Amino acid sequence: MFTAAQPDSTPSATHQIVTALTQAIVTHQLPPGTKLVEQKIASQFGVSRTLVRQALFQLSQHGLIRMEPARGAFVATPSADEARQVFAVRRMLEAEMVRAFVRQVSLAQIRTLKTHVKSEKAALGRNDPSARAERTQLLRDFHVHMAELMGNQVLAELLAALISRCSLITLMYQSARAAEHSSDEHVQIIDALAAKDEALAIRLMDEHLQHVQAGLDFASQAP
Amino acid sequence: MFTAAQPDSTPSATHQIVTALTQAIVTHQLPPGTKLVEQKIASQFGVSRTLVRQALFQLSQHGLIRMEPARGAFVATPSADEARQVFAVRRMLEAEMVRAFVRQVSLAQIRTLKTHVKSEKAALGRNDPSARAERTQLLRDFHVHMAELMGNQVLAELLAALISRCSLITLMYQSARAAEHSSDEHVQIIDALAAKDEALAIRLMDEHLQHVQAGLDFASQAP
DNA sequence: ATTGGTCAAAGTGTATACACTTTTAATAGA
DNA sequence: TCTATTAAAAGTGTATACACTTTGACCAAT
Repeated sequence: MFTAAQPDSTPSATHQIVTALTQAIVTHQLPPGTKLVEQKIASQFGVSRTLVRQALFQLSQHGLIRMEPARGAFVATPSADEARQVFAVRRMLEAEMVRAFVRQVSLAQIRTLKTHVKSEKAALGRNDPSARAERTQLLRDFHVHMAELMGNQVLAELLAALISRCSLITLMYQSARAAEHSSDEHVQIIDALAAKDEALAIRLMDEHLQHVQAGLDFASQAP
Repeated sequence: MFTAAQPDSTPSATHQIVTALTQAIVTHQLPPGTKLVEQKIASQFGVSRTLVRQALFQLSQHGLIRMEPARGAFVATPSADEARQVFAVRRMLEAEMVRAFVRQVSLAQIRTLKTHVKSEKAALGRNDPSARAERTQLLRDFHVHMAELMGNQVLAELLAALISRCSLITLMYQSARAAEHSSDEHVQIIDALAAKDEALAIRLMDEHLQHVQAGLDFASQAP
């Protein structure tokens, strides 16, 4: 875990709550539809409702929860249509990210990504509940790290939020264990990047995301 | 003003404050660096600090203001590097949006966009302060409308936030009146879309955004 | 004149209070 | 037994209170 002093990132109580809840949501510790009662969360974190509300607000902006006036906050239950939109945006963004990445790729970057995939492989072996959470995070961070390696923090943050949303969707609609060989696909993408093969890299990334999306079964849930 | 019952958009007090402050920021009514004192804003809107804080939080997430712990909120003063990042993300997203748009373009959509550009032209004539605000909004909405016409609300919202951020940057670093012929470029883009010329449309959109960015003079501001 | 220090004013961060809404449960009537 | 009514409980939305931090001004000492 990186706790190294980042310039702007707030390690505030609110931020901690956001992180914890995000984690809980994308790992289905809090399944879609779950009501999030402010006071309960507040007690759990040992703070007042004020901070919890700030966190919930933030999460609703990320599309991970939905807030109904006077009724409360619920873990989001994205419709099939919303899922389509989110994935479409993600594929747009990542296609162009890969394009830009190839054009400025360095050996150091490739090495960093390869190291990351090693962590993925390591976490892939185990299957305890905490490993599943870690895995989700690692698979996301592969994409986020690409953005960071390009020196684009704005992109990194946007992607992180977007991918969290995808994770929620994935777990919600997963027909099987879905994105099993994601890690293998990451390896292929790295190879294409290293070879500076723009077209191939873009194609592989797009297919990768299509695979993630294809693992979903929108018929299984009623809107 | 539209108060028509929109399905999800919150017409809450908080949301109104966000909208008003966004408008004020992107039109330089509140210039970069301005301190935003919570109590003053609260009085101005006739609410308590609670709601203002929620709004400020939201704005900080959009990158329009920066909140310093215990010091307060300030209108953001994006560095040249951050500006580069924001514009890069925007260009990525819009390039792919245009690509997807061409592949499903209909006559009705083209007509809608043409109507929009007419509004742009109308607002371009006048130069009163309120017209400047309207113009900024219209130029942004051209892009947002494309997303909406594709039926992708997620993309539309993301883009709206991103473009607001670009507007702040544009106005902050504008060397001259910068994006003067934006509206003309919009017309060209529409023509390419109507002709279903994917490559041309993408190129025009990218050049359009490059022009917006090129109007900036990063040397004029010390970071 | 300039630096350093102290103190009040202003402002932020969090908790709490309270009004209003929704939910739940219980009771009465058919 | 089932439905309708209504009162209590739970929960949300906003305002206020209060502690702590920063800011700014004044004064003393060099």
